[in-house]
Amino acid sequence: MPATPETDAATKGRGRRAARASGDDRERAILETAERLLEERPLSEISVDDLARGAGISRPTFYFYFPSKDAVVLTIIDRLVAAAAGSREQALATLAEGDLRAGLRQGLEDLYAAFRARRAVVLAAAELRTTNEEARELWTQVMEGWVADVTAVIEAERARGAAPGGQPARDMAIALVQMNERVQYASFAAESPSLADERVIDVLVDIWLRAIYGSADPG
Amino acid sequence: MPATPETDAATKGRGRRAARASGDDRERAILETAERLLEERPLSEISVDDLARGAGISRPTFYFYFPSKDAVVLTIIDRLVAAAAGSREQALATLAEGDLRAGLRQGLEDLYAAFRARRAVVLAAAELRTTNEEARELWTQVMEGWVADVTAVIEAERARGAAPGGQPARDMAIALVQMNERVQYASFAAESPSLADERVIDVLVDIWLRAIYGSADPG
DNA sequence: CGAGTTAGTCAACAAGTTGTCGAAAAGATC
DNA sequence: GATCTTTTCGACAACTTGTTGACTAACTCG
Repeated sequence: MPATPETDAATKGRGRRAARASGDDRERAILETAERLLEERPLSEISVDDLARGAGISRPTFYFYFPSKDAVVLTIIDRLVAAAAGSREQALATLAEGDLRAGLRQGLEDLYAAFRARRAVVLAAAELRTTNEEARELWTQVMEGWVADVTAVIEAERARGAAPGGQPARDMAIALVQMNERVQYASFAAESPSLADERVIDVLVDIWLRAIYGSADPG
Repeated sequence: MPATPETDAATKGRGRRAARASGDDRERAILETAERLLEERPLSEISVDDLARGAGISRPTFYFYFPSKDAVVLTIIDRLVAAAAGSREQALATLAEGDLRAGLRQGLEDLYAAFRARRAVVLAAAELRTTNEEARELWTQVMEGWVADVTAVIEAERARGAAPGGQPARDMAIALVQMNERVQYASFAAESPSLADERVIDVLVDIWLRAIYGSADPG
């Protein structure tokens, strides 16, 4: 049973000091403003003042609700990650049913869809990761969870003789999961080069299957 | 003949306004200070003042030599990229000799070594990429160059019947090159999860070969 | 109801950053 | 040594972030 990211623990203490009353509205307004602004411009070009004004409060009042701009984004990321954890559960269930090819595709597809639906947040998360230790830790937990799952799958396939041996399963899992992260990010950001939206899953699934089941013999 | 990144054009106008005299020393001092400081802490925690003081000049004088902190880092990245272009030439030559397996491994190894030797710069480049358009463009050129090379190799192997068909060669190339970028970055940053230094090449080569030569049939 | 705690608000401040301007110092040139 | 160009930096303006202290609205319990 691989670990689920501890979104509860991570959330603790991120928001307002105490909580009650109509202040919930303000908190929500700040979060919504952040998401809205992130669709228009990168995190680095959004100031605390922008967030405060967007939520109809002054800057000092903002600090009553959140300790920093980063904390707002971290809260948003937490929620996205928690939502994505849902698709993971489902993918593992499908996988347990036996058809790995279909299960794998389904899993990657669901995850891609979940993140794609909130591109702006994913992009902000990547940006935050470069400067914010807490964001790095959160992402580490997410990645470790996926790597653990994939490692287990690869080992199971090898054990039942369906997949040939090769590099250590965990090493393969790390590279594959990181490939997905990078390819999907590039696609969200519409970098160049990047895979077209509707090609992403086909290409990733193909490489995964070949990496897991194929041999490395040039003809 | 795939494109080489235009490091010459990109460098233009990045440094000082005019150029001559002993000001070269100062310029070098700034660049060296930047590289030195980047080994100790991330780019976001280095100020123009740090750079100036490190080079023994005042902050306004810094602006005589470079228009911004970003410009300094961009110059450093330019040089690293130009150096890395060397290994690429060599890899293509080895590849042309025929033994793709060895050539591929050699190419990935050389590139990895070139970047690994200046981890701090690579990490700074990644950080800068999230906020600086020019850095993104520079990296785009580098990536497009590699993708073009790899696409050509895959197509050649398919044409001579050594590799089976599958996803479009360019799509495969994009995913593989982006995988390498991400895996290597994680290793440099000692993220968790990440591949241990001495495992990186083995794992990447294995996945590349399976992706290029393998089929996607689960047993 | 009314004194007291609590939640919510913000003007004003402190400290840090970036980038610019204009005047002065240092060097080269004739 | 008068003149032009390069180099240098003190002082300033603009913009951040985060804090403090005082003020208001509301609730609460005797």
